[in-house]
Amino acid sequence: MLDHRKLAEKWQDFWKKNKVFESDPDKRKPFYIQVAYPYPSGAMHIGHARTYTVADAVAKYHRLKGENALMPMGWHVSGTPVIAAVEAIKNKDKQKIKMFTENFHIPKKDIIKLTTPKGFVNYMIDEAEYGYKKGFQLLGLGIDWRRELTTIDKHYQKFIEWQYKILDEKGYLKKGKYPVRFCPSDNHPVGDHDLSKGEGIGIKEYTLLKLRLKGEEKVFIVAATLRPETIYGQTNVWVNPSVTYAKVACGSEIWIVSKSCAKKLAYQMDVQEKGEIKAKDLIGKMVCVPGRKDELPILPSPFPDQNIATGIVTSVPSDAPYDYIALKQLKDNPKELKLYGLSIEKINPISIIHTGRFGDFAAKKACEEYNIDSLSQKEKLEEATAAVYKVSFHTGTLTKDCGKYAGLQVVKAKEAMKKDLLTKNEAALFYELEGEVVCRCGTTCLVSVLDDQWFITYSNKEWKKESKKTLKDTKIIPGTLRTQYENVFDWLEDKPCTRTKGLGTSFPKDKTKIIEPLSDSTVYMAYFTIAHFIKKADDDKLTPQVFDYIFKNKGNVASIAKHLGIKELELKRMQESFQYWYPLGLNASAVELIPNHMSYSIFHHTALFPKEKRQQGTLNLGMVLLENQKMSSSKGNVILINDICSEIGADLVRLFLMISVEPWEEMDWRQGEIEKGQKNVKALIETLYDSLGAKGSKREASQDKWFNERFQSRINNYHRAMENLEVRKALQEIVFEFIKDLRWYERRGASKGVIGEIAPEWAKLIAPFMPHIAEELWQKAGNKKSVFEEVLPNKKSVDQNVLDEEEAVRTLLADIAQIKELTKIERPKELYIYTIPPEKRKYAEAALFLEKEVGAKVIVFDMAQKDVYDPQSKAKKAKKGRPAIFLVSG
RNA sequence: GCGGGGAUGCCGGAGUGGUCAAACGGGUUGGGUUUAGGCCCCAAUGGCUUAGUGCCUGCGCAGGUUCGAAUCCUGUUCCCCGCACCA
Repeated sequence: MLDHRKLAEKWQDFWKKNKVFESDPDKRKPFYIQVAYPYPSGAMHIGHARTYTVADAVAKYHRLKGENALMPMGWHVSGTPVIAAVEAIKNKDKQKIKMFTENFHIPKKDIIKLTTPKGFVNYMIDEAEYGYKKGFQLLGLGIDWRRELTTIDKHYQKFIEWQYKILDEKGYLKKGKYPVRFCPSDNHPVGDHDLSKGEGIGIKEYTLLKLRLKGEEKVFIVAATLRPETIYGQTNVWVNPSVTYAKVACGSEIWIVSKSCAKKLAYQMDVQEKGEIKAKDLIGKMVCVPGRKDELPILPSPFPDQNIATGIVTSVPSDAPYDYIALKQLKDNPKELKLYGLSIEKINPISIIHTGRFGDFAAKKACEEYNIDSLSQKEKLEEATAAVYKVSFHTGTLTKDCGKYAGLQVVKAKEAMKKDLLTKNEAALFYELEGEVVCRCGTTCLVSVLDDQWFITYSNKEWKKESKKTLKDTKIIPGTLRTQYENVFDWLEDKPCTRTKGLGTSFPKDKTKIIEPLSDSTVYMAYFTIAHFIKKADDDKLTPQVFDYIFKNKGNVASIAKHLGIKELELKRMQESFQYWYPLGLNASAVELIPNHMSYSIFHHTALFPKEKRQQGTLNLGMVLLENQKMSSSKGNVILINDICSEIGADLVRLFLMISVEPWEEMDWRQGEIEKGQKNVKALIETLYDSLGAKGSKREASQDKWFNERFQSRINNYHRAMENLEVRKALQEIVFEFIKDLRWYERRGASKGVIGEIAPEWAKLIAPFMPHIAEELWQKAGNKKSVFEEVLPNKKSVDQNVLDEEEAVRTLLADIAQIKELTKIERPKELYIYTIPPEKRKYAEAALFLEKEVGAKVIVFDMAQKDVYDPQSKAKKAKKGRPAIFLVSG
């Protein structure tokens, strides 16, 4: 038995010594594949492994097709996770330390090495037994390690700075406001990992309508709405009579909002609290409404919640169920009306939106449908509100009473009206969390608006248009995902690209900020083409001119080389290297990265490089489930690469990661099935391995011809599948299908020599997937060079007749079995076969085999013969490819 | 809510207008081999029918297009992924 583990080590050493996977420009066609470099903060499991293994197999396949394949690897350490982990370890966070020692198998004595960011990063990359680098090596990935880098290497950072300089020159960077979740106690934005409660809770945007109090120049009642498109339907304003509101100064204006709103507002704009005012003092007063001539009264209702938005609601009884019911309830309450001296019988809903299902007075209709007649039916009111919103947002159009917006669809009117109100300074934006969010420090979070946030303007029309062109020329694998890419490209807006903390490159236009992690990993593939050369240069001297020369062929080589202090030849070599390897052949990453990393890559390549130097394809990989469950290292349901490799060997791990579903599909790793699958594959390999010595002794029986032809047809199918990266299909051909062929061949009487001839060819085919076994078979067959310096057997036409003849024997056998079953003849004594004349030869040839299989004496006639023994007149049933059969019981 | 993908036998999954629905893997049942077990090999695995045949049913649900639909269209239910600063 072959020891798969020893095999792996042996050949990995061989490859390293012989630099098999170090790729330099030469005469061959280049194939450059890049997999998104990993964030090395934990142990590597089969889910991570899949992405890299598939990419590796694709690279190796191209190499074996005679191309020059390149797969470099680096480490993405930008962002906050390293810092957070280091902090936690320094603070002796027991849970975190336990995670590192138990789940990631880091020896306790090494924990001390994880207490600085640099130490953490270095340890995780180079020392961690269960880390990615070790995992890549265990799996036998063909990585060109000379090009290794991390995203905090000085040289790399210079490249990022160059990239941002170009983006800036193109006008693709802009500064602006941006709402973020914020912890007031830490005085810092919070991400999901900073929270103890409220992960994934988003930010809602309210439009604040500034309604000037009649008789006052600068005092505004500030009502909040999620539906700015309904302003033409306003009939009044609601305040909660039991509440005391706050007065805040906003510039020269005084705004009236709830007290809790005043506090939140301070994080979003420049305001100061300036006293308070009782709701009772507002009720009955009139406000002036932007865009309208008439004035509206302030009315009391118990429903406005002072903890939501401004605590003041603008009333649109035509389209808001709450407002409709509140108005109805107030009308039916003469006591309350008398108390404030109000007369409101003239106030009625104004039709402003034609909705589909709910007609022109959606709130009324909805309240009837949901049986609502009181503000106390809160749940139903929420339901009705949601239903009305859904219907009117998608199907509604504004009525003729909506001024210049009349006839517009709600979808469009909403944004237009909001924008107009904001430009006229009649409204402001206010952000509120969708639910409760609590920071790890225990403080309740709120929304803050940053005003020095930098953005990459993916909304830029020209850039978007050009990027869409690039996308059109990019091969998307699988093709079904193209629509998703197209939608993402349409939907991409300006993306905040700076952060206040974390590892990474400083943002050139504001050195106090760090470039956000996803934004420093967009075109690094280009950098890899020169990474090993540029390491030799002094990082201080890596000015933008250097990169302009390498990537854009700008400037004077001699003077740039002199400035850099390297030979002109070396600098030229970098440029040639980029020219040779680019465009990027395939960018590979997980499917869920399509909305960011994969799309950004296309945008940035478009911004930086000319059409012919962008990227040719994307490979989008599906996720891995374990026994139909999401893997989670903290919950312990993971399979770590080290464990599974030492259990079944790297080659089998690789095989099972690729043979069960296509790369882009979701994969379910089932330990039970894998254990069972192993034995067949191992047996196949043993058979091939054993036959190697018998190589050379040829035999030409019909089954031998069949086996050879069959193998060739497997090769053809394999190539056909691999052309579309249907890795699973290709593997099924040369593994499971091939096993089946081999079984039949053995049943039929196999020649070891024939198998021995095929084995080295098979080794080449399997090499991309099971490289160690392949190399073992290949070199055991007497070859001295690596199998990866070979070229795969080609497609060739197969002799269909040979295949058909064997198929006929198979069918015959099945027919006999069926007849045996039906006639209950368990042990037939004689088997007569009547063929049509031209087919007698092939059945006669198989007679010995049939005798062995059926256990009866076999007599083959051709039906036209004179001396046919045919007591039951079966012979006349003989057809082409289907001889007649007569069984005689024993 | 928005965008993308999906629903096929006991299970995982092939199959994208007809010629074969269920390849391939697994499970179950029966048989062979074996001292026995395992490995291995063979067969069966929706229903009826038959000396190796033929038919019916069937691809989430309901309609439609077509001579013909798992496949195309419409509606519907359910499931999965992503939704932005998070790597």
